[in-house]
Amino acid sequence: MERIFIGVAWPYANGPMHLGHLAGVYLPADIFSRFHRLNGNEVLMVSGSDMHGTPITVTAQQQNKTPEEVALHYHQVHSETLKQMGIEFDNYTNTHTPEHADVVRELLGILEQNDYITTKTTEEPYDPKSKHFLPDRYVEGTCPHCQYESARGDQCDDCGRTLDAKDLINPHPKLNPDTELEFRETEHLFFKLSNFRDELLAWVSKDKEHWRDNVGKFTHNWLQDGLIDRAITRDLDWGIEIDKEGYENKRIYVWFEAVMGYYSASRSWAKWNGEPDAWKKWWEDDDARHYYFLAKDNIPFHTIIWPAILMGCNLHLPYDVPANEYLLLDFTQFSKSRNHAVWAPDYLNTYDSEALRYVLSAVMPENRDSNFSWEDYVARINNELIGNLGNFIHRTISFAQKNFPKGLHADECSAPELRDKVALSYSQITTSLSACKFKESLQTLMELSQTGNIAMNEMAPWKSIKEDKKACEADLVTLLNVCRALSIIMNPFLPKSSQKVWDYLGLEGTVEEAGWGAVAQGQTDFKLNEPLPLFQKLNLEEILEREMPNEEETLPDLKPEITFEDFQKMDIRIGTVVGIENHPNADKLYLLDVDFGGPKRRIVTGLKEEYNDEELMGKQIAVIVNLAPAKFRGEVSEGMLLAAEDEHVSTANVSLLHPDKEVTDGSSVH
RNA sequence: GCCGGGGUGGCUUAGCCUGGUAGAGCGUCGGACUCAUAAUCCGAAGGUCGCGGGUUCAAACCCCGCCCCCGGCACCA
Repeated sequence: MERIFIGVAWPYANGPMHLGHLAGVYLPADIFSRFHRLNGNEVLMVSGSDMHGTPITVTAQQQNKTPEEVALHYHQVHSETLKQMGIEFDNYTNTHTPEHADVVRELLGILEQNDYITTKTTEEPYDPKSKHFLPDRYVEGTCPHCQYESARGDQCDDCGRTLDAKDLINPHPKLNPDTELEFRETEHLFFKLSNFRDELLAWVSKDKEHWRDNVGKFTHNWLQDGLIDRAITRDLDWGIEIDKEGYENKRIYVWFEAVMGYYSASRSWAKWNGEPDAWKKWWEDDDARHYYFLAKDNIPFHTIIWPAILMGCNLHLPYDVPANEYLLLDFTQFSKSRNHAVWAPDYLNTYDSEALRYVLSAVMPENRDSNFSWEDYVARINNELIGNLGNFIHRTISFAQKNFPKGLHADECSAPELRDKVALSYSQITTSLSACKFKESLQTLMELSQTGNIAMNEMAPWKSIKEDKKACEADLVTLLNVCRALSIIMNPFLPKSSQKVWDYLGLEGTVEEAGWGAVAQGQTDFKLNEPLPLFQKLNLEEILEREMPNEEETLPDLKPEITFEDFQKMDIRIGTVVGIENHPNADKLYLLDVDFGGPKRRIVTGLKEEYNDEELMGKQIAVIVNLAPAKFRGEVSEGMLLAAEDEHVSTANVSLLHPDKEVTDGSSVH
């Protein structure tokens, strides 16, 4: 028996999950945990909703709610999605619980004791009007190096130097430019991440052959670049409070606190189950193996930051971090702002969770980005899940049940080669599932089912039933044993269907009770129940009609209404492009000279990927000419040209506004 | 420009670390069967493995150079 801890990345409670989250993170974790549980190993699988952080406060403001309301709402949504998908945790909690907060403060205390925490007092920009400390990038002022007037607090766009907001001459809040900016002293806690560099390097370099390539490379690169100590507190209201004098108005930074959820969730699981020490079996037993399931954007948090914290607290380090790449939707990334997504709650309102589990397992982005499309979804359900697997099970059980309603018996297996195939598939899948190779496991499963179909065609029980009923019965028992094996093997992928098959086969109890090892045992007797088809055929046209129109009731991201006076402030003119240069210091930027009927303006613009010189030269375009000049990597832009951006396509999506008929240069637009 | 990933039959892809006749599924074409959700099974056509060079008896795989695509960053206000 092994002890397996499974930590699953915490979904952010700021919007529903989409299919990419399920395919890349939650489904593989669930398959893995079901496999190990079935195999008799002791599994603890935890996750929860990540409730803190600035984006949630922004959403709350927009919706006129409190951050807590927003976070709790999406926590509910996530919980429901996971439940409907059949993804089972020992503890699915969230980071806004007293238990989590206590554990975070406890770990912080340990790190402090071990001298991994420092304080640093700095003078930070403070906006007296909004009564908030400001992030550096929300501060503007004059660059001390090049005198550029609109340098940001973190970096000067003109000379490219990184800055501190304090260096700026005449700094002011970007959002309240008329307000005088103050610098107030504020103290923050820092985690000495840099202390762990050598230890981390040693750790990731030793016995990590089982890690996926991309995970190892990513991590090594990060470590090569060096680690900096990072602030773990911020001046904010929403988040975990710090038990320390002077920190009443500060909260713990999410990046530091959310990963601790793996540990706190383990402890609260034990507590809520009435066995307060049960978590220790996973966290204090050296032989326990810790797996973390997540997507590639989360790698550094789980291979560097979290391990550093764990080292600092003397806790168990990860054994494997099988991070996935991204699942794309029609070859483009899922995007919340563009509403380019299939949202899990929407999907589950209309379609079957098991069908989705199958398809997402088949296209899981294990080694590279992979693609989801409705066409592929329908094809895989109809051809593979139903045509191959569902059909084999259904034709076998229904034929046997109809012809032998009182039961079947055979003393020995009528086709040893088929029994051997079962054994081989079983051992292959055991190996590949242990190694987190889920796609491969599913393929082997489907091969076995196909082998069943082939065998049944050769045995042709519909013939032998008329000629040699005894032989027919023996063949059917052999085939039913393949179904029985499939029922067990498919359990991690399709738990609900797995149990249905088990029941149709008239077997006792549950698949979970029988266990993974039960595949090896054949049965000589079956008393079947009348089966129903396991999955429903889908119609592509219907689905496309429902899923593709994607029409919005209202314009998405509609900005607040403005008055006509507001509009009149803009001076938009038509001009002709008379000169084009490449920006000397930026790949994507052009320097355009635009003629407005005599006067010329220099415009810096990022059209390089959309238009070449020839297409632009001589073209009439619309330009806002009274926009305050701005510098882009050292070049002044005296206006902004107007262009449409098509957010529904991935490439070549910018289109210049161009007058329908030729007009005199300098004509105004209203 | 920098960092990472990728480019394999019409489509989706496995293989690449650990060189040795390029596999699968879908689609297409022909056939068989009829227990099964017009399901299944057999057979066929279809690939200069992005381009060029190198190492090797042998390269999809290792090395060098280049091209293209995706993502992140610099940043496109």
